[in-house]
Amino acid sequence: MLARVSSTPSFKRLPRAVREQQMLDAAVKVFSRRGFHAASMDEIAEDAGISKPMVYAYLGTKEELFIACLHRETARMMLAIAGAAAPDLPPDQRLWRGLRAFFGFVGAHRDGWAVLYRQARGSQPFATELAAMRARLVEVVAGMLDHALRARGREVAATELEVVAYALVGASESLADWLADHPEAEPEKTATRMMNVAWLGAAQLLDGVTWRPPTD
Amino acid sequence: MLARVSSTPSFKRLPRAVREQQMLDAAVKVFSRRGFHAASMDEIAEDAGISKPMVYAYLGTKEELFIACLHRETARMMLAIAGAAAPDLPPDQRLWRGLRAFFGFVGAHRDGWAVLYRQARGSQPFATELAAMRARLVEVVAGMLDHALRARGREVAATELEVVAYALVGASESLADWLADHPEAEPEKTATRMMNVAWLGAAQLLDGVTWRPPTD
DNA sequence: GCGTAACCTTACGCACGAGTAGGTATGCTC
DNA sequence: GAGCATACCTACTCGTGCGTAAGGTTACGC
Repeated sequence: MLARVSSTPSFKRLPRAVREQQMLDAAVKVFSRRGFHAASMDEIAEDAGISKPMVYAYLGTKEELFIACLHRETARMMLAIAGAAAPDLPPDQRLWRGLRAFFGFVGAHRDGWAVLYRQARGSQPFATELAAMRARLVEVVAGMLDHALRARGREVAATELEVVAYALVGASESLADWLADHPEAEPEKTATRMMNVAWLGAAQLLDGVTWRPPTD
Repeated sequence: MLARVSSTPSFKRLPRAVREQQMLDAAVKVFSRRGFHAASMDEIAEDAGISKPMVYAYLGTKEELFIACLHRETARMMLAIAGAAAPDLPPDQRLWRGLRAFFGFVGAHRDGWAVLYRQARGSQPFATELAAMRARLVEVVAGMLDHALRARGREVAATELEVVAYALVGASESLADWLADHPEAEPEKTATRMMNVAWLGAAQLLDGVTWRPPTD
């Protein structure tokens, strides 16, 4: 019935682990281009050079596939950052290294980052996934601030620190979006700019300088 | 054929303008709860107390409906902010008033904001809409910084300013997300925190203090 | 060489939800 | 109180794309 002429033995049989990576690569690419909803499993399969049922066999549902993408990418990113920011450096050095690694990663995976994370923010099932990873980041940053504070003999409520850390992380994510949209921009420069906004403010806070609302 | 018993004359006939607002209210609510894709026109119609064809007749396609929601909400927000930040105040006052208005608005429309904007970031057609409004905000902030700089006899490249402004706006949006997720948090306090991060950093920048990367 | 298991395919079922066709009631104007 | 416009309804069509059933094909052990 099928006219599969053996003139095309082009289909190599590959071990599962390899195929899974290919599929994830394709999935990230397609999800990025189209967004979660508009991406079709058929297109992902085709892009991976494989047929749809294989995707289901290996990575499961469309949702599960997306989560698998998220996990792989976040793991890679966390690794890149963690490897850069050694815990024994002074706070500004840690922040700088961490930011540089972060923006470097985003710069190197622009398309992957851009829509994958923007996408994940939107729909319920993924939002929680993403929130978890963001929480880890916030905790790290807050811990860093706390450490720096104690070294100066000062102390601040945990919530307060968390919010500041959240703002820093948020600003970084926004600049990451900006970076992903501006192919000509250099990651290193972006990291420097971020330091200019973040560190100058944070350093003041660490020294006890605060801004108080006027009693207008 | 239809057993519409006249025992329920409950359906008031209402003028178009009123119904449109009801529909938009319902749409914002449902889009927020479910996200753009998962939201069904049927549910929106039901929530608005009307039937589906009416929605199509008045507000058009699902996409057009969502954009209408976006427009209404952004217009409201811009109005709230513009009304608060008079252009003749000193920069920190303007920033403070603007931020307070912004977080006040988000606090009062938590569900509306949260998923509407998070959603809009994700999918192509809306991303541009949202980017346009964000651009307006960034421009305002950048203009503010520029104004403050000139007053001090200094000057900085436009791109540089834009990036700083972008970071500030981004941090604000993130804190807005945080606020939307924490029902107990007070908008005013959040605005103060944002000032502490943003203004202390920006003020330094305005004074020419900058952070430079180490030559590691 | 030959079975068996893993790899891989084509081709379909099926649900879900956007958008529409066509008809009914209600208020407003003269 | 006839007529017209506008508000409003029920009940469909139809595309799209997820997920699967059932069957080929290659590698590898013995």
